[in-house]
Order: sequence, then C-alpha cells, then structure tokens
Amino acid sequence: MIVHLDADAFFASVEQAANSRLRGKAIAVGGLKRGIIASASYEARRHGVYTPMPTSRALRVCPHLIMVPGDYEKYEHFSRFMFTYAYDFTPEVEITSIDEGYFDMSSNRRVKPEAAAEKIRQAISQSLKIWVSEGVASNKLVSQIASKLHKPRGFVMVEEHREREFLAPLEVKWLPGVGPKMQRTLKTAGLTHIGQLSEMPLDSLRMVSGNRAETLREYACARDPRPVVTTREEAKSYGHQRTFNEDTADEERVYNILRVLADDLIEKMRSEERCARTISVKIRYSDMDEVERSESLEEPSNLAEDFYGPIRRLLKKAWDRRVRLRLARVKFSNIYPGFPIPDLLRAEETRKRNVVQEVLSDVRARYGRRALMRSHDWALAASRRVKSD
DNA sequence: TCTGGGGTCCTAGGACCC
DNA sequence: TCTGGGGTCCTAGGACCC
Repeated sequence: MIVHLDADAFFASVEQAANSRLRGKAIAVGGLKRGIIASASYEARRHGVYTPMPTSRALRVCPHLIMVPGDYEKYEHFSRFMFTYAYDFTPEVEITSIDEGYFDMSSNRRVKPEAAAEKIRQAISQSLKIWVSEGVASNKLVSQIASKLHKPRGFVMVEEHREREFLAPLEVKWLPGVGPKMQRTLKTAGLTHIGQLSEMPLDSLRMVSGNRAETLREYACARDPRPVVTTREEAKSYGHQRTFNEDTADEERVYNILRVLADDLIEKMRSEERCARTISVKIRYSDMDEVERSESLEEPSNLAEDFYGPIRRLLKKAWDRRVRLRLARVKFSNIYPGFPIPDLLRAEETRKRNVVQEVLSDVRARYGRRALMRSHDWALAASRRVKSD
C-alpha cells in the first residue's frame, strides 16, 4: 500500500508555525506588489483568498489579510524535517515537491499503512506545528487523489478493489494531466466525471483526447503502474525569472537583470558541478503575450562569459514588438556533468602550480578550452592526480 | 492597480545525414 | 533529371504540476 502525504497550506502554515502572532489569522505568502498568492492560510481562504489569485485582488476581498514574503529556505528546512518521519517507517520514500511525497509501506509488515500515516501526521503536527493530509491506496494515483479529497487534516483510505468506485464520481480534473484545457475538451464531449472516462470505448476516447486517451483511460480505471522511486533525479534545467515593479522599455536594464539572474544560476550549476549547453530567454509583454528564444553553445559551459553574448542576442531577437515588458526569464537546459574550471584554477594558485599548469595546457592543446568541461571524467581524474602528487 | 516562480513533458517543423 | 525514408538535433510553443 502507498501513502501520499500532502502538507496543508504549506507556506502559510510554516509562517504561522514560525511566528505565533500569525496563528489564527488570515495570512498569505506571495508577491507583494504585482504578485500572486502562493499560499493562503485557511482563515484567509474563508474570506475568499485562493491561489493563484493576484495579490491586489486578494487584498480587495480581504482587506485585513497579512501578506508575508516567501522564505524558501525556511520552507525547505521544514520540508526536510517533515519527510524524516516517513523514513521512520520505510526507506521507500519519493519526495515529489516541497510539500508532497509518497511512501511505499509494502515492505513494512509490522505496521499497518493507516497506522503509520496516523503516527506521521501526529508527529509532524507536534514537532513542526503544521498539518498534513494523507491518502492510502494501492497505487500512487489513487493515494494522491485520496490525500487531497478531505483537506485540511484529511485522511482517506481506499480499500483494495474499491479504487474504481472511489474515483468514478469525481470530476475529471482530479486526474493528473487534466488541466483547464483538457477539462474543457472533455466537457465538450459530455465527459465531466471519471466514471464516464472509464466506461468509454478507447476508440471513442481517442477521438476526443488523441494520444492522451490511453493514459486517461488507465487512470480513470484506477490503474497506475508507476513505482515509488527513492532516488532523486537531477535537474534537467535551471531557470530564474523576474517580474518588474513597473513595465519597462529599457533594454539595457532588462539585460542587466537577466545577467544577475544568470549569474545566480551559473553559481548554482558550478556548485553542483554541472554545465549547460542551451540558453533560453523568455519575455512577457505588458499584454501578457510571451515569446521565448533559445540557442545552443557548441560545448556545454558554466563560465559566465560564455552566456552573456547569447543572452543579449536572444533578448533582442525575442523583443520584436514595440511593447513594454513586465517579465524576463533566463533558462539553462541541456545539462551535462561538468567540472568547474575555476576549481582547477584555484588549485593552481596553491601548491601545485606547475602541475596544474601542465594539466591545463595539455588539455587545451589537445582539445581546446571547452573540452575541459566535455571531458568531465578526464578533468576529475586530472585534478585527483594533482591532489595526490 | 488582475494575472509569480520553479519546474517537466510533449509536439511539430526544418535542417541535416545516410 | 527524380525526389524515399529513417533517424537525430535544434528551436518554438503549449499544457500541466506544485
């Protein structure tokens, strides 16, 4: 059996846990100026504040709303702590986002899954002063839906072989992959509830939803073969974006902001010993129209200077309307393992000056500067050799 | 004075190669 | 002197998730 754990109003609850003066009050975490509500306390929700409502509108419907700026390090800290309680019962834990995760209780025959879920919920509430909702079922799909059904502090267990009847009366939007667009498409065909999907012939469903039909059908029938995965996958892209305080027509200013965002990402990539080959710049005009342009380097890099030129070019290329911008984003993708050259250079400054010099010139001569990053393993071996010499 | 920020996955067309 | 077909890479855009 699989348990899905889902924190209730996570960011807002963490703020209330960390600051007793916020408890029992209508508070929300989100952008202050032109932002949206990222998380609202249940007190705020009673006054009509929901995510992702624009903050300005939230303050209109709930004038006494207390806005708290987000503190993601604090949330990550709480998140890590929260999941340690799951590990008390099983090593098979999959953390899917900062406030959600699955754990597979199949290998633990001493404790019933519903008992483990209850203990974890109480432990988190006592130690962290936040609440979670949980769902227990025979697969991930059903347990996830179950956990969200009776929030907050919800607990729903779906008996084996009753999964289909559990899902049948629910709206199609509960299924993963059914967003606003797919929901509209299905509704046009008269399909509003999961039960209808499960009974529909596959060919007819294909007419409505194309190649999504198979997955949709499987999910509607409560079938989900996905295992609980314990290892965390490495990031496939790194991105940062910024909404400006006011719309801007100043290209130099936007470029400088993109550079700062890029510097931050580059530092992160370097700390994770990774490099990127593709750079994307996305802009959002004041009318919310969006354009993205991208280009790829010949070789992956994590040297800031390799990215500035492309960023400038891509910004110019994307911004082809005479309309102000409200947002700009930079994204690095096509991620490869990459040894950060600066570390080799730092070693050069210390004791092994000439050895590193030799290593570097050797690599440069043979493959060119960029090859240092392509031949990650080689560079790593070289640096170890240097250290042991 | 509505509409964030971090991601993943999929599709589709064009270039290019054999 | 006619115009296939498979495969891969690149770019752009869209849907979706939390």
